[in-house]
Amino acid sequence: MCQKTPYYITTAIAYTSRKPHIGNSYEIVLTDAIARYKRMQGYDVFFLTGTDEHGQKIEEYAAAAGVSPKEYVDKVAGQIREICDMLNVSYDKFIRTTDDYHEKVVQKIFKKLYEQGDIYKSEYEGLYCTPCESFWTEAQLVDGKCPDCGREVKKAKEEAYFLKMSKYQKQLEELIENNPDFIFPESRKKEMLNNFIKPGLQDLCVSRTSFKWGVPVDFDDKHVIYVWIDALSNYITALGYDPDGSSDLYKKYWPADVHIIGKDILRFHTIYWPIMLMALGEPLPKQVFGHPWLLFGTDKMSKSRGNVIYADDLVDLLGVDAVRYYLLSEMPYTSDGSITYETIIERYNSDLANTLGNLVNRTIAMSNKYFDGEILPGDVKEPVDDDLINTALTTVETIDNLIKQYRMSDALDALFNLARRCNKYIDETAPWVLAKDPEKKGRLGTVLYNLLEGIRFTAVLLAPFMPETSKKIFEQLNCDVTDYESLKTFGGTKAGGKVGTPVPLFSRIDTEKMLKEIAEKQEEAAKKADPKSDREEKKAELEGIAQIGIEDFCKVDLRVAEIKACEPVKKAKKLLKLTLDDGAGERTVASGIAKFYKPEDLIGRRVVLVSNLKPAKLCGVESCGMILAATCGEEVKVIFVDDMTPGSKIS
RNA sequence: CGCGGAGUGGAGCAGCUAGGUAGCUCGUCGGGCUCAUAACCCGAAGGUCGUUGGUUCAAAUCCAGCCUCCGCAACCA
Repeated sequence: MCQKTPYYITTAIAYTSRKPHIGNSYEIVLTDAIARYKRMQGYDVFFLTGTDEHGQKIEEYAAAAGVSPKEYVDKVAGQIREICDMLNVSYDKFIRTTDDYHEKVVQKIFKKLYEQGDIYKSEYEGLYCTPCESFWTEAQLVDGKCPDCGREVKKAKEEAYFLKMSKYQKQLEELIENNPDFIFPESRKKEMLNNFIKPGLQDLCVSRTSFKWGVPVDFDDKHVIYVWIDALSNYITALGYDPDGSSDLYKKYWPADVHIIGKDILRFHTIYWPIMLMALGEPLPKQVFGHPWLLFGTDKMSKSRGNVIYADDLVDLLGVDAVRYYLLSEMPYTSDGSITYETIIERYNSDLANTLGNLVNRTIAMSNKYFDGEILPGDVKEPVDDDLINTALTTVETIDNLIKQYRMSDALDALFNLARRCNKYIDETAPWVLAKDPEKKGRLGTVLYNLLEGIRFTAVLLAPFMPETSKKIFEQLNCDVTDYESLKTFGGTKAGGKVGTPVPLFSRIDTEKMLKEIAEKQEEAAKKADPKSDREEKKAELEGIAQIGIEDFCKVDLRVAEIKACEPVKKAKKLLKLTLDDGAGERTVASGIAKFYKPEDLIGRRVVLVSNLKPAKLCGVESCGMILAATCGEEVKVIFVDDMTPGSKIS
């Protein structure tokens, strides 16, 4: 091989609104393992990761923290990068969307698309909904009204740029159907095709005037470029793409072999991104892999629940490789995975300490004990050896097949299966029995040789997943034959050398003790950090809200109303259809509280009604007004006023 | 009837495309071994494979209906 095959792999860029939790870190470890594996196989890998740093939310967070947006993102981007480094992520480049070169090329891309007519300025009348701060195209309107709020859309006083999607719809549909592997896994492909592409693509709003923290449109500086053109193009700007002539790096690595992303942004990577590239006339990525999420138990991780686990805390507790192992092995292929401290410790003990750690330890210990560390040649063979040798050789292939499909968890399972096979081999051959018979010295040497070689196979294959552990094993083996090519034959271990001294790779954890420690730490952390940061968040939220005058408030007519009847709305998961007595008569209101209340619990209760809200149609139900409820964390709680008379005005 | 996925011993999963002894990891119980981190190896208990019906000599596997859960979409006045 004179020239290595290029392989370009990327993660999504992380949003710099706050420090990422362990679920967010999963993606980068997954990608790192693939990148390392490909490198080991001899590919010329370029691995890109980075941060997405623009947008209104960051502008708001920064204002609340009393710093500039740039200062704010510098801090969070630093934290994100620290976590990457701590997790031993072998990225070749870390891009930030606030990088100078990125911003410049994004502007050029925007301009190019505008000049060739793929981006157009929208100035129609009646298509802007002021309360929602959103633009809509003709096709998106419902009965001529805002599809979001049902209110009249007004004559556009603000303008925005749109990307023409419909033009490329057919081309995209063909791409996806003719390249069955483009969207991975399969089920996601159907979601994209059926939910978005086939019903018809809407043009995409690609600029904003409502905030400033973004890449300015250079020929129209009222506008900043809205997230997608800015964020997605990182994959090409990082390599040196330029509409006026790209770098050699770009020519070498683009198109990407795979974009590894979360399932939540699949839509942007499989629809908007290919269309952008089609418009630019650039080749398309070969594959997009939408991975599932890591949940805490069965809940989504969230700060308000107090169930956030951060990568650095786990690393402090268990070490980098244990965290990497857990992320890669526990994560299922399509459905969401779950993380709990109990399962982490359980897997740590049974897989890392018992199966792998103990195997290495006992083998190295025996080598030292029986031969003073010397490695004898493996030339006194017996039939019992064959199965071990076979397992080692086939594991290489098995893992290769699995990683091609990004089945990291299955690949690790296959690898630990090899370690288990080695443990079994020790029992089958009983080296301590051989050791008692001086005539069996040659056989004992072979048994240990086979074990050392089996462990060497394990260590080579382990390197992409757990690089530090792999290195430690090689140190104990005192072996420098670490290349992937050496796994073609069983026998890479050199006889004549000496192994190192046995050092436990992972000490067993006392589960109860550690769980107790964790619980104590969490309590402490909850006491210290939460109230303060919670308040800060709320403060930021409140400060972001514009003040109104009393005259604005008086426009809202609030009344006490009694719920006379209540039933679920067909076809809607969240809606309940309420029949209300507002003192003057009955009316129907649809409310998105089906998840939290059963119809029978609501009948007879009195609630606060916004009586003069314009009617809107929701899932086929004419809703006249709305009832008030508070959002408490993930829950929604209706405000009940049972001791008040229906029809009473509230002010 | 919006689109799609899934329901398998206590837990987490494989098997289903090309029907024919139900497999793996963890956990439980019993045994073995002593090189090793109370680790390792062997064995056992435990499943009418969501439910009903159909095709077939034979169904976890194919077909139809139903129930439940999940994802996407819609919708959250």
